[in-house]
Amino acid sequence: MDSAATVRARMRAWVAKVPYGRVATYGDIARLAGAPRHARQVGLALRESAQDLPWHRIVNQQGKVSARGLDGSDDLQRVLLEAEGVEFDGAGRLSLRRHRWQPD
DNA sequence: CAACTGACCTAAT
DNA sequence: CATTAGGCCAGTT
Repeated sequence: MDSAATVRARMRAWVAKVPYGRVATYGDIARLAGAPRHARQVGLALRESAQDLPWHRIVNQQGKVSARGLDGSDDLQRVLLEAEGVEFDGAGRLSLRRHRWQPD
């Protein structure tokens, strides 16, 4: 079967595969997990259990950190990426062209 | 059970 | 490259 929970599990598995210093988009993860139209579920999957995952390497299609609201975890995400050598421009965006990861 | 929500995406302009 | 409008779909209300 292919329950929503199962899909989320596959998403997390792909997130775990993203290497140091590289990033992937929500849409990429959804597609890799076999659910092309479930980009939003990726965010949900991470919100549920991001503890043991490099969740900070997931950004939206604009190359920006998706705004969360008030918990400040979005600021943390940027810090973590910069610590891995990812550079942001004045608009808070990174170059997907340079850092986007895709499996072999 | 209908309506709303949201860590999104694409295509058109 | 920036903005807008429409679509998507699992959760939550």
